[in-house]
Amino acid sequence: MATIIDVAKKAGVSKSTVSRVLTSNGYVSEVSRQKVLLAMEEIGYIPNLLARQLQSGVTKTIGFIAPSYMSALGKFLQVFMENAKNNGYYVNLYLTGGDKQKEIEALNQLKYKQVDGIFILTRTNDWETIKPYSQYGPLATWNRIEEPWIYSSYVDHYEGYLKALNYLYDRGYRKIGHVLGNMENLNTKARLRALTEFHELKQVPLNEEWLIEAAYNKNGGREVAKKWLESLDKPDVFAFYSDQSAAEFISEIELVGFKSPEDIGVLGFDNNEVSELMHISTVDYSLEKQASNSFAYLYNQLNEDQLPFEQLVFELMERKTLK
Amino acid sequence: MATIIDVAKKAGVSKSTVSRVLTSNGYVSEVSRQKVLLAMEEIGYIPNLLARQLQSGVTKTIGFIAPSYMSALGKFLQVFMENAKNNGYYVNLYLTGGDKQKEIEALNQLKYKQVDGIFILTRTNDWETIKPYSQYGPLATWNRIEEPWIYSSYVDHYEGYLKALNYLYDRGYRKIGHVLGNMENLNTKARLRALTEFHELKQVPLNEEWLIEAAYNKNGGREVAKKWLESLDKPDVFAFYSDQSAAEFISEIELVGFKSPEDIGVLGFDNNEVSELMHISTVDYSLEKQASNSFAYLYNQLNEDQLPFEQLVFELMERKTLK
DNA sequence: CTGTTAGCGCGTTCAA
DNA sequence: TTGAACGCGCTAACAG
Repeated sequence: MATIIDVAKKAGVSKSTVSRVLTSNGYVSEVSRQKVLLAMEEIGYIPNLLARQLQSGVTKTIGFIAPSYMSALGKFLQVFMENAKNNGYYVNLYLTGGDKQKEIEALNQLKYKQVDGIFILTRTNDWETIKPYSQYGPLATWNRIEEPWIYSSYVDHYEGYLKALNYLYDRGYRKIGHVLGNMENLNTKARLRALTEFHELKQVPLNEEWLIEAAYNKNGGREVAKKWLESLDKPDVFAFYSDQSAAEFISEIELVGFKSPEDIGVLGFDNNEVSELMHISTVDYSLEKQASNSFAYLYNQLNEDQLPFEQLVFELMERKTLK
Repeated sequence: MATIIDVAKKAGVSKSTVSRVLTSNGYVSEVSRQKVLLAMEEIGYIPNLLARQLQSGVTKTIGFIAPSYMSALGKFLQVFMENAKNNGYYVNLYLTGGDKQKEIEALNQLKYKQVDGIFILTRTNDWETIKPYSQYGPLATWNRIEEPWIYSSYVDHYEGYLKALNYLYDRGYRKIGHVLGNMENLNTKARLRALTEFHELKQVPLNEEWLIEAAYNKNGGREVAKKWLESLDKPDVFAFYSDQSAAEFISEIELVGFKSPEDIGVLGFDNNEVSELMHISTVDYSLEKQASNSFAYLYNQLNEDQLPFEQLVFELMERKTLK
C-alpha cells in the first residue's frame, strides 16, 4: 500500500509537503503542488483514514443502535444515513436483538473512540446504565425522554393522539380501544393523558378492558387480536401506538375471517411502508424529519457550524381501515 | 483518555508489559500481570481500537452495501450482523439509494482500509467497475453472478421456480403469469429457463403478454397491477420474483376492490415479513442461510480458521393467496 | 514556502 | 521475564 512517504519520494519533496497539499493546510508552491499531485496520481495513492483518525482523535462516524430491523427503522435509517453522508459522516449500525449486553458493547464503541457519537433508536438497557456513556460523546434517541445528557427527537404524542382520537370521534366511533406501548415510555404516558382527557371531554365511556399495554415486541399486535377475538364486549375501533402492531393485529384477525373496517376499525401510528401496503389508516408525524433532527443534533454537538432543525407536524392519513 | 502508558506508570512496569497482558502474547510474570490488571481497573483504561487497527492493518469490520431499505434487507442484515458479531466483526452499512457514485464511495472504504471486506446486497454499478475493488479485499454479493473474484450466495432459482410452477399446476392453475426482475440478472435467466421448460413439459400455453419484466424498484408490483386491471385476457395467477412486488400488486388491486385469491392467485418469493403479514403464499429459500453463508465466505477469506457453509433448500409456504 | 521533528496509542522485535 | 526502541501512516508545530 502506497503511503505518504512514497509520494514524497516520487515527487522529490518531504512528506510534510505532501500532507499540506492533502489537507490544503498551509502554504505550498504551485510547482511542488503539481509535482505532488502527479506523483499521487502515478502511484495511485490512497490516504489511510485510520492513521488520520488516530492523529485527529475523530472518526467521523456515528453509531446507530437499534434492537432489530423493524419496519419503522428502514425509513428512519435511510434519512439518517443520507444526512450523515451529506455532512461527511459514516454510520455504524448495531442491531442488538434486544440483548442488553450487545447494547452495552455498542455503547462501548463510543468509549473506544470508534465512533464520535451514538444514536439509540430504542433503548434496551435502563437509562441509568446508558447515562454514563454520555461523557464520551453526544447521545441521541428516538425514545422520548427529557434529560439534559441525551437528545430526544420525540414528538409530543399527546397532541398527535388527541388529534387522532378526535378524528375517530368525528367518524362516529364511540367504543374506542387503545393499544399502548411500554408503560414506562414517556410517549405512552402522553397518550394516556390524551385519552383520559378525551374521554372526559367527550363524555365517552372508557372501558378499562380496552386499555391494553401491548408487549413492545414482535407479534404484540397478534396478541391483542387474540384477546379481541375471545372477548364479548368488543370495541368498534382500536387506536394503535404503531403501524407494525396494527398490521399484526389485522393480519391475525384476517386469519380467522374477520376484516377491517367491517368488524373492527383500526388506526395505526407511524405511516410506514407496511401501513401503506395494507391500507391501514394512520397518523404520520414525519419520521423523516425526526431522523434528520436526530442527526442534526449529533452533528451540532460535534462541530462548530450548526445544522438547522425542522418543525414536526402530525397528519392523518385516511386509508381503508376506518369507516 | 487513559493510555497504555498511564497504566504502565501506575503499575510500575513498561508499556510493553502492559501490552503483553492486553494481548496475552508473550511471557508475563503473574506478579506484574496482577499489578497491570489492577492499574487498568483503577484508571478505567480502555484500549484505543484505532491505534490497534493502524498497527495491525486490520479493522475487523465488514462493509455492507445495499441500495435502499427493502423488506428483504431486514432479515438478511440481521442474520449477517449476528454472525459478524459472534465472530468478532463489526458491520458498516452503506445505503446508496441506487446512486452509483455513492456505491463507489462505499467500495472505496475497502481501498482506504476502513473495512476488511465488503458485502454487496444488490449492485448498482456494472460488475466491471466493481471488479477492481476485489484486489483490496474479499467481496461477496447476494446477486447471482459466477466469477472467481466475488462470492455469490445465490440459490439456483431454476430449481425453486420450477418447484413453484409445478405447485401452481397441481393446484389447478393453467393460465400462469410471470413477473420477473431485471432481465440481465442471472436469476431472472434461470427463472426464464424454468418457465419455458415448464410450459413445454406440461403443455400449458405461455402467453407472452403475461411474461412481465417488472421494474426492479419500488412500486414495480403496482405497475403490474395496473396492467392487469386494464387487460382483457387475464391470467389466473401471477408468480412473482419477490414478496415485495407481490405485496405491492395485492395492495394496488385491493384499492379498486379486487381480491386474491378470488380474482387472481398470487405467489411471492422470499418469505419475508410482509408476505407473512399479508398472508401471501410464497417460497422460502432460507434467506438466513444465505446471509450466514455470505458472512462465512468473507470471514474465511480473512482468517485462518474456517466457518462452515450451510445447505440451502426451497420450501413452499402455503398461505392464503392461492386457491 | 519547505524540511525536520515530534507525537497520536499500540504491537512487536531485539537485547538483556 | 522484561524494557528500550522502532514502526504503523499521518498531521502539526517549529525552525529555517
